[in-house]
Amino acid sequence: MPVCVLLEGAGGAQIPTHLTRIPILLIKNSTDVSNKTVKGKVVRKGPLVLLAADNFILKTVIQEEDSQADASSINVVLMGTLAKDFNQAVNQGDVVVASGFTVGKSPTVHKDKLHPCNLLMSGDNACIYVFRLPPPRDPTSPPAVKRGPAPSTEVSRPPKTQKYTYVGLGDLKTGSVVNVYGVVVFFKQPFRSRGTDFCSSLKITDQSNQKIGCTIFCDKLEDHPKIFKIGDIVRMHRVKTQFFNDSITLVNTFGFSVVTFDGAVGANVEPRTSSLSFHFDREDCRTVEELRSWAARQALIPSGSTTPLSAVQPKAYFDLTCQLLAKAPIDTTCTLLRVWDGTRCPHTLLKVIVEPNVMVGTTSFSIDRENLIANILVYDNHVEFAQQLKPGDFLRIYNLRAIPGSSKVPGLTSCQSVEVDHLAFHLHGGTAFGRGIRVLPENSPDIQELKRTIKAFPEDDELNDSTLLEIWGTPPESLGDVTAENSADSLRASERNCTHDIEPVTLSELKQSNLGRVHHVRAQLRSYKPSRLHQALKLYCSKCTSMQDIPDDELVAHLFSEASKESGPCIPPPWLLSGQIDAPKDNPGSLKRALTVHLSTQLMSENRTKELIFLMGSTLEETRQLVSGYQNIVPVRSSGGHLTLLDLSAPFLFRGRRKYYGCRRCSEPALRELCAEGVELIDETIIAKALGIQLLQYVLLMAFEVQDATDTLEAFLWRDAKTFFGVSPEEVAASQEAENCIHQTMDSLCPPGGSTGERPWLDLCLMASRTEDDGGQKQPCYQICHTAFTKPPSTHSDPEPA
DNA sequence: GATTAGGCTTCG
Repeated sequence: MPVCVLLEGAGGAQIPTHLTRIPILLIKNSTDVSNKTVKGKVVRKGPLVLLAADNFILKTVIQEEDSQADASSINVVLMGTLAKDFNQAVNQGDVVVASGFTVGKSPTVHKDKLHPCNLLMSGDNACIYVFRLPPPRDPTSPPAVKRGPAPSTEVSRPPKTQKYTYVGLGDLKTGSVVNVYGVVVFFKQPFRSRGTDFCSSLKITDQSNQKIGCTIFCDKLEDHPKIFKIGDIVRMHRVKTQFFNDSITLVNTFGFSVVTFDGAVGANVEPRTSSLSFHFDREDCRTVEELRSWAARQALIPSGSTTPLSAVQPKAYFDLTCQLLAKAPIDTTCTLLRVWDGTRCPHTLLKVIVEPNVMVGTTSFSIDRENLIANILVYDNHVEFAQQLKPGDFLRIYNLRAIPGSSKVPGLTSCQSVEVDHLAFHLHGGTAFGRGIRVLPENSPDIQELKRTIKAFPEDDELNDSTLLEIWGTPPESLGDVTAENSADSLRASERNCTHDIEPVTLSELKQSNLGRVHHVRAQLRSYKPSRLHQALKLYCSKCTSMQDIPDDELVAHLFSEASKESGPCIPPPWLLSGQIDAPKDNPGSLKRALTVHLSTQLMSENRTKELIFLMGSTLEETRQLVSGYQNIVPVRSSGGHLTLLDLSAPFLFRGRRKYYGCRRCSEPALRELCAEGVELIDETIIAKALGIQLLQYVLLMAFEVQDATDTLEAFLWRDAKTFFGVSPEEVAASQEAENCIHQTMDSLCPPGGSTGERPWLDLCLMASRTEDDGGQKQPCYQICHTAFTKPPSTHSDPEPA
């Protein structure tokens, strides 16, 4: 929501009626502030601070009128575009109403003696309403007085002319410029015209029952009406009437602006617009509500306008509200969108096989998840729009077609083309019947519902099985007869803690079973990879699902030494203060050396100087030694006169014995101020976020070659490595003790030099899935899950399993 | 102050 400027004289009723005001004095941390507002005068307006590209923060203090108590003044922290809009539209002295905020602890209460809480405003729900008296009438002034640079601002107009008049759709005359309200009965999402603009086409109606076609040309997509469904209500300013094909049509003209509202009776009257601020008063609210109830009586809004995947009928056209999980270009005229809505289509859905390297987003999903995913092929003009979409986006796809038994599909494998009983989803080229795609905002009611449905499904594994296979190539061939060794008694060394109620099978049976499910086996460890434990520790990016080795110390030490050589003049950002500390000495006789450190002014003012330092010019060893004195050390360097982070091959953060790395592919590193207000513990997540770093996770990845009397197979231990060893990969990376624990476990499972007969038996839960190797060949992949190592009792022995 | 489109399925 933008900052809304409300004109005095229209009463206080312009603020949505479901919101109620709460006195500032009554605000506590525990207060339920949903649907609450606070009202006060802006007594201090801080500067607009740029945190990152297009991410702003602004602090302001508002004071409840008629109250002088300190605690009736409260700090308000505005984030993102709201901060930017506030900066432009609000002046000190203005009276504002805030809604959609959360309450936090004010970290500055001891300093400023204001209210012990602060209000945090970010996201789509946060909104600031500004009250301002209409300016005195001045006939020479232009019809719209603009505040700030936003071209579509229409804040205040002279008292007589500021009141917009709206022409009913039954009273339109040709050759005039008018303002209108209407209920949308048909619409097309903006599409590229043959000229310079995008074109939106819609038809609206009102109580006159006239249906009026409207055409909107704008070069910016955000200036087009934000229509999500039939029944939405639009308010358009400055459209001209034209006569075409025996009827009046409306086309936008200079100064055009449009605001759209949800058409559902009882829904919030929340304007959808890109305008920074706009006129909206009690009368507008009433007009919207009247149109809503009139439309409801006319049954203009089709019920269930979108169809869930579970209700899709073959051959039908339908609108789908869904979430994008992944996408892949097929060719220049076709893009694949992989979506779900949390419901399962009763028909077999088309499978489209694409190269994993062209897939954007997750490349493979669990079988359970795969069964819920619809593959949508979008063609021609929609490909351009599909390119803008990001996995995770919530979409509405209009006029999608479910085609049964389509046999000619790009990327389809031959075995599938003969399958007739499946549904393909096509978004054909063109815009007929409103065909198109729209990204819906996360706070829209339909998306809230979708999210609830989706939440019922467990998260999918983040690492796909292909990655596991890539790391060690193809699983080994069967290693022949091992029955002789299996006759010896052995110890039991692991137990399953899963809830699957299934009988154990032999490895040979397992290999013949269906993929995509779990199996229980009893087997011995024949060998494992990698033999050197530190090679099993990897860094994993949950965003791009890539895995990499941990850079070795020599490389990192080199990066530190290179960084320390660049010691030219350097300007730290204004939120840092610089100082010097003694470098730890290598040996008692060595010379004293000073290191430059930078501290956040905010943390200094809060006396939290030990919590985070930016350290310059130190060696890797010195940095390691300094971790005892500081909770967080971020190594920095001077580069071109500016302070920057080191190359991401080096840890970006030292935190005790733990080092943290960032993903080179997914990070956008920059030295930015950390917002530590109200943050009790500054940890790696907070620091990574502030620095634009996609934090890499430590993982342990091992391949176990297991065997029983019937066969051998290779199973990966990855996701459940912590369950298996009882220590987390992060601990292993930081502590010798944790590393030893894993050594001991492996030694007891696979004693060096010992015969197979001495090896304990493992009760394993294995997940079998299918994946593809580089050549596109299907490969089974087995993962050890829900299994914990249990130290076998040294004197007890178990009989061979049946 | 030009131009675009002017609903009306479907190659895949």
